Amino acid sequence: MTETERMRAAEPSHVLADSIRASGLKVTAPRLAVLRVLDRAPHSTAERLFATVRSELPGTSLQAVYGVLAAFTVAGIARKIEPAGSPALFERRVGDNHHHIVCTRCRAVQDVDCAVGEAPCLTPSSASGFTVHAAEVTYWGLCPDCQAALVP
Amino acid sequence: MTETERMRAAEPSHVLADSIRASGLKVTAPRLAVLRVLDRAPHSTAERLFATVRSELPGTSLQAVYGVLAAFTVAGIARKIEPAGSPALFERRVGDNHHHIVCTRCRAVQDVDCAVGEAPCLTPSSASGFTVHAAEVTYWGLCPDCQAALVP
DNA sequence: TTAGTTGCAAAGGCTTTGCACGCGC
DNA sequence: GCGCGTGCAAAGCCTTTGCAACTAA
Repeated sequence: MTETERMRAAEPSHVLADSIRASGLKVTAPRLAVLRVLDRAPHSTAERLFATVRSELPGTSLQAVYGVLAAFTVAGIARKIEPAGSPALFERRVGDNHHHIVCTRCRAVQDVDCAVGEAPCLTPSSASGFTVHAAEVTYWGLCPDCQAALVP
Repeated sequence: MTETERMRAAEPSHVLADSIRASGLKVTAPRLAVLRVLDRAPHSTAERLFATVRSELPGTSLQAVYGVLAAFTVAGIARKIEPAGSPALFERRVGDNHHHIVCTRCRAVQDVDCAVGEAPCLTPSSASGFTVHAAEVTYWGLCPDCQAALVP
């Protein structure tokens, strides 16, 4: 996986603005700020994003962040992840169907490529009349740090 | 799959009691009631279980139901399902690794056998240092009723 | 202009917690 | 009798909602 891509500098504002505009949303300062922060820190909670956004744009409220995230999610430029037992996390949508692995101890989250080739999960062996539109896979385990911490 | 097993009459109390005892928990009236109701109505919310339990055992409190369910979950005789955006559901644990399909419209939940043979999900293509202990697959779609309701 | 957004405040749903009484073992 | 479970009440967390002021297009 391209480390360079991962370490890329933050996207310039006009690119972010274009993403927002392209999805049919108005470009506002809070939206730019949220998208920028989300770009730098994926898998963040609303509260966490709010903290950082507020430091860049002091007037912003937590509810505004929730509103922005909801709009992004509907518009398809962000994705909401809701691991059982944790507050919701958000990430910029990458289009690919990847899943997530959650550390049961520290709640760290990491992207995981789909185990099987395409969208394997989309064809459950027996859907008994249901129409399947999406499949979501969550892996549970221990991150490297917590593994180390538990074997002292 | 054995339809007969699925249509079996409710398990007699002493069998339920044995399940509870076998898992190292004390047998109490609320626990028996919750387990019995859970047996008859899987994929129920705490609130829903509470309603039915209360009708059989009027003194029971909602918090007690939550307590019982938490104990069952830890003891391994019940399983907690937390579909994003819905209250938690509970089911008696069947040991097999099956997953769930959730109707995005009416929130109905149904069991689905694992798409792949064994525990496919347990070997994500790249766990990057994580130790995977469990995998949870949630399918999203429309149940037969809601499909019909949307094509009038 | 005008529809879409934000700020502020408050409420809401679901779940957990604290403490005293009571019951299973 | 001992200790786990329960009832009751209250708080907690995360999130959504309502309404007025504002601003991007």
